[in-house]
This record gives sequence, C-alpha cells and structure tokens, in this order.
Amino acid sequence: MKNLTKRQTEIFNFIKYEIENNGYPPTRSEISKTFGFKSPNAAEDHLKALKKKGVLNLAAGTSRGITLSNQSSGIPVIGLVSAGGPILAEENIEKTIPNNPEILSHGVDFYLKVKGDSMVDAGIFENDLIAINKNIPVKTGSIVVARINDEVTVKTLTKISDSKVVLRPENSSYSDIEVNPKKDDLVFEGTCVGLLRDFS
Amino acid sequence: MKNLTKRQTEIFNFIKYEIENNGYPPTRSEISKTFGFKSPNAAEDHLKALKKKGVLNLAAGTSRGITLSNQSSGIPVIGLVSAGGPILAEENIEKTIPNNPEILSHGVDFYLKVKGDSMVDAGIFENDLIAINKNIPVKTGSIVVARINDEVTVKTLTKISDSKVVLRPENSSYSDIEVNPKKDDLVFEGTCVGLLRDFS
DNA sequence: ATAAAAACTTTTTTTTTAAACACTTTTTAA
DNA sequence: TTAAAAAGTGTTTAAAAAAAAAGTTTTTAT
Repeated sequence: MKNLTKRQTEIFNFIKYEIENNGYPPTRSEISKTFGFKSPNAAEDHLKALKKKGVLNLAAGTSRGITLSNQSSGIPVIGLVSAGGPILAEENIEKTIPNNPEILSHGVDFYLKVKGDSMVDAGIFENDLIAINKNIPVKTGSIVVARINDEVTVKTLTKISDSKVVLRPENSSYSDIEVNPKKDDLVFEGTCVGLLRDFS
Repeated sequence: MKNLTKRQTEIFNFIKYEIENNGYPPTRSEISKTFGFKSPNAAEDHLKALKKKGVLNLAAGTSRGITLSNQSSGIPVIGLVSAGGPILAEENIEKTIPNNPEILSHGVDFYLKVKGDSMVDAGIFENDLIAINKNIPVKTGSIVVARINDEVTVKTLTKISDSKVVLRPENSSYSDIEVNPKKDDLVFEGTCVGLLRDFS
C-alpha cells in the first residue's frame, strides 16, 4: 500500500466508515457533500487516485461500486516479529482479517499469533490470535504485549514501577520475568483485549 | 423476524451473499437477473415484502440502499438453552454478532456462551463464545456440543458407537460422561470450530 | 368459497450516478 | 526549474437504478 496523502486518508476513512456503518459505499456526490466539494468530479479524482494506490477498487459502471482492497479493509495479523522496526511493519503482517467491531468491546489494532505455551493457564494457547489494543494504558493484572530488548512476549503484568517491571507467565513451569526499564529496553506494544482460536 | 417464504429466503440469502462478497448490496435488476425475473419489479415486490417482515431496510431514493437488519446480518449467540425446543429457538438467542467469514476456516452456524469450567484444560473458559458448525459430522477427538436428555454440554467426544458414547471434560476434576444412546436422549448439536474471548 | 398474500410480467417515469472533458491553482519531487 | 501530482471547479451526458401503476396467476389461510 503506497502512502496516502492527508486528504486521501480522510476520504478513504470516510468511505470505510460509510461501508461499516451504512452497509454500502458512498457515491461521488455523497463524498463531495461530506467534504464540501463543489463538484462531484473532485471525488471522482480522489477515487481514481486511491485506486491507483491500490487501497480500493472501482467497479466500472456500477453505482456505489467501491470495494476496499484486502490490505485496507482488515486488521493485520502479526506472526513472527523481525528485530528492529516497529511491530506493525509491513514485513511482520502475515495477513489481514476483517474488522469486526462488535465481537470485542475494545478496539483492536492488530492480532498477534501466539508462540509457545507460557500462557496456557490463562487459556491462551499456541497459534491463538490475541487481539491487541495499542492505546489502552497498561496496568497490573492485564495481559500485555511487551518488547524486551527487541524480543516480543505476551505475559501478565504484575508489577510496574520506575525501576522494576514484573511480567508473569501463566504456566507454573515458567518463572516471572523481571525487567529494569532503566537498564533494559522495554516497550509495551499493547494490551490484550480478546482472543480468537480456529479449530482447523 | 417473521417467517419468510421459501422464495423470500432465497432472495434474502442472495442479498446477504452479495453484501458479504461484493461489499455492496445488489440492485433490483441484479436480483431479477439472478433469479430469472423478466421484470425488475418482481425484485421490488420481494424487497418490499422482506422489509415488511423486518429482515431488511430500504433507503428511499438510494441506489443499492439495502441494509440487513441486525437480527438478520449476524450469527446468533446462544446463552442459556431452555428445555424443550431447538437450540436455535428465538428465546435462546442472546444477541447476534456480525458474520466474519475469514476469521474461522469453517462455517459458523452459531456461537454458544460457555458455562462452567469443565473445559479449561482445552483453553475454553467460562463466558468464552465457542463457534459451532452444525453440519460437520461429529468424530472422536472433536469438541462437540451435545444435548443429553435436554441438557446442553460441551465436551470432547472420545468414543462413539451404537451402544456407548463417551464425552470427556478437559478438566481433571471431572469424570467422563458415558451415555447409552439407546436409553438416553442424545443429540449432537454441532462441532466446535473456533473460539472468541472478550477481555472486558 | 373467498379474500388476501405471494409471485410474478409489462411498461413508464424520474432520479441517481458514473464518468468523461476542459480548466485552475497549489504542492511536491527530480 | 520545471514537470508531475494533488486538489480542486464547472459542466455535460449516458447509463444505471428506484419506484410507481396496472395487470395475471397461483398459493395459502380463514
């Protein structure tokens, strides 16, 4: 997905919003009306630009024939996280799955595919997808996604202070992880707000 | 939701399919074309009937302005199952959640809200929603929803024969349930194909 | 037995919508 | 610096789509 301009992002988000809330995409004039364009051709041009950038498709000769491309319409699923860059970097995205606002009570920024068995006592198994919200402030008792010296891990946060952070695996075979944020590089990537499992 | 006729159900399912697959609802002529109607007014009449029965809404003067009503667009979530009638009876439906074809690899007919802790070792906790497919033939090793003498239970099926069915709780505190299908009333309501958990 | 509902056909009209052409101004990148 | 991209205005046209009016035939309930 190429970079959208600020205006293009606004228009794209409006289209997405309309599809999710109305159940069908807007017309050129509805877009124009919303953004105050005096001509529906402004919307037409934007749609062409958005199509060119690959974030949506236009069905020719079809009213409201706007469809969001896969990459755009869903929530990314993160598999293995490569060292270095941000967790949501393109190369970490395994696939995307459709946005489903009503399943979970909190917003979901991404799904993380669980590796290992360190959280089985919390009912989180290998290959489960855990739904992560990036913006909820982490707090003790929450299951969080943390990155310690560039390694991503899912644990229960049991203590947090300036000099000491304790992350607890929910599996008696493992011990607590103690981190000193002053010495180690600790980043909280988000809070776990849900879980999806596919019995395939 | 009033009862739809056979034809109305066909039309309704087509509309639902189109929305899920195209991203926007069909027009009157697209419906007519699909069903071989020689006139778009046949579709118009059907839409009016479906609206009257409350399964969809029509935005006046709006192309493709068909929206499915809440009850119709989602997958039912079953809470407590009242004795007697079928599991999908109206009174058992707690709410509906949007259909999300890509999350789970198998089709989902309904979600069942889990009661109790008999399946914790399989990572199925109280209040989890398990996704059930009614049509997959039950087989040993699968987690199934069974109804024994009108009581609904979720267990792993470990043995199945004409005279003996064994259902195993995934929790060492519980013992296997042995049922003789010739003596007891045993119905398999479906196979568990997925799980949703909301950390709220 | 009979009225209402269901399931269409045929036709017409108006409105909505996509989409093209011609043009201006401002940003952005090479 | 200069060409392309971005972000519009303004106008037109053809096609797509909603929606009504008027009718036929077959089911389905009462």
